[in-house]
Amino acid sequence: MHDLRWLRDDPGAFDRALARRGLPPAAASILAVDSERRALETTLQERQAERNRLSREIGEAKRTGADASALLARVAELKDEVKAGEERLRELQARLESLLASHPNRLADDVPDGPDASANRVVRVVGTPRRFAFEPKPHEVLGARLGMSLERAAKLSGARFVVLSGQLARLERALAAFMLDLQTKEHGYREVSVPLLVRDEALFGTGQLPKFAEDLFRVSSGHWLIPTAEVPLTNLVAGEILAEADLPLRFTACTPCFRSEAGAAGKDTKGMLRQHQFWKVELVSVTTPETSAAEHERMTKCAEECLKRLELPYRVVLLCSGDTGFASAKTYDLEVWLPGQGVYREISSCSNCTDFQARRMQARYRPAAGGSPRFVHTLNGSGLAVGRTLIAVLENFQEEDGSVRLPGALVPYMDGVDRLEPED
RNA sequence: GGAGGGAUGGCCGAGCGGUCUAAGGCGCACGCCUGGAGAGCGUGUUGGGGGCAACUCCUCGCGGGUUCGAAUCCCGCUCCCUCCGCCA
Repeated sequence: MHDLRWLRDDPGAFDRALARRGLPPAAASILAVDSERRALETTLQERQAERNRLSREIGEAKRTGADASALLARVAELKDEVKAGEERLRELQARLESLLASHPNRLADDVPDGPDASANRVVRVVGTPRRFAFEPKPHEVLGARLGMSLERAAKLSGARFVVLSGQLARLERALAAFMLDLQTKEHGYREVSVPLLVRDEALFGTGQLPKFAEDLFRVSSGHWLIPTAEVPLTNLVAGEILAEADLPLRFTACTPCFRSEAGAAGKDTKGMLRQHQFWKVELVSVTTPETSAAEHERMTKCAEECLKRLELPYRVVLLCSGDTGFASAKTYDLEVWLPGQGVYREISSCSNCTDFQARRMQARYRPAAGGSPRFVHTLNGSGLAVGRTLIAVLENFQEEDGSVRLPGALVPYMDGVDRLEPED
């Protein structure tokens, strides 16, 4: 959702922002609807004022017992005109809102331009990939001997699901608990347990609807399964006017995430890298406009801390214009090193959505200095994707015999177990 | 799922066809008072639009309707509460 006033003041900037995303200009067509709306509103308003005045006079006449028939006749003429005008105004308003809602967020100035992921910029590389004395195996090979079954998952649910059992099920839970503890105890995030089924409005608020319905699962009641806890966590402030003193709000939740990913067919078909269902610890911040950029850096650091403590090598990537998501103004991806694949893979995505989502969900705050409510800024990041973290642990800490040594940070969460052993 | 009751400004709450430009209270802001703070007193305080402006329109959960005129009456929807049913 965009600020109409900004668009009016500088339509060229709006179109340039679209161009950075590889989209055709749209300012002129939006402004055409806007000026039609404003012209109509001005004339309609005169009729409404007239009607209100006459109605007051009728009330006065009735009270004093005077003859009101002349007034009634005049107001009767206005009635249809006002009604038609109101109807037309509603249509224009709806069209305008849907136009404003269908364009992606404006990118931050420091986002590099580029058509796709190839133009993303590596910001920093942290940790050194381990030197293996043997050929490191991919996680699906390691997992097969540790309690991971894609075959059994297929029996239950089809492709792109996984069954983890025994020590791997336990490891998944340990990772989630470790991440939640880190974010709540050390980084000040408030843990929230949220619904996994949400209504249309929530998904509109964060920007998944109406454009990306095909990426989502929908159930027979009409609810949608959340694709990320960003949706319920961010919508927590929908429709509210917060006090500036309450900001920033920082929320975290560990939830399953459900993605139909229709467009991903054929990619990452091996193992559990790309699933219809996976656990993720999500971070969401709600801030003032002045502090969101700093909060974005902070949030990214909070997510990175997980990787550091798990001793996993990673790099931070600033997404380019063509790779940045619909609602985001600026996104850092955290990519973890996967020796089994020999690549860095996304394990977290931290986005500053500025006021884009706040406008869609009418989330505002009252400035401490006084004045009208302003839209908050919203940010979200993974802290981290649990399934992919599990993959990263298996691949980075594997031994030649198929066992996996566990990073020290996880041992307390595993009841002292510091090694996964093949079960065969 | 069934039957009732409800939704009013940042919060609580009155209001049941025109005087609502929404009582009253709380909170908040500013001022007076005070050595300072508190109490007290006074003033202000829903939000969103249009218009160069004067000014004006919309906004009482959301959407329709009735009426010259709707917070108030009618219909639909959403959510909350109570009871019943079902249920981990």
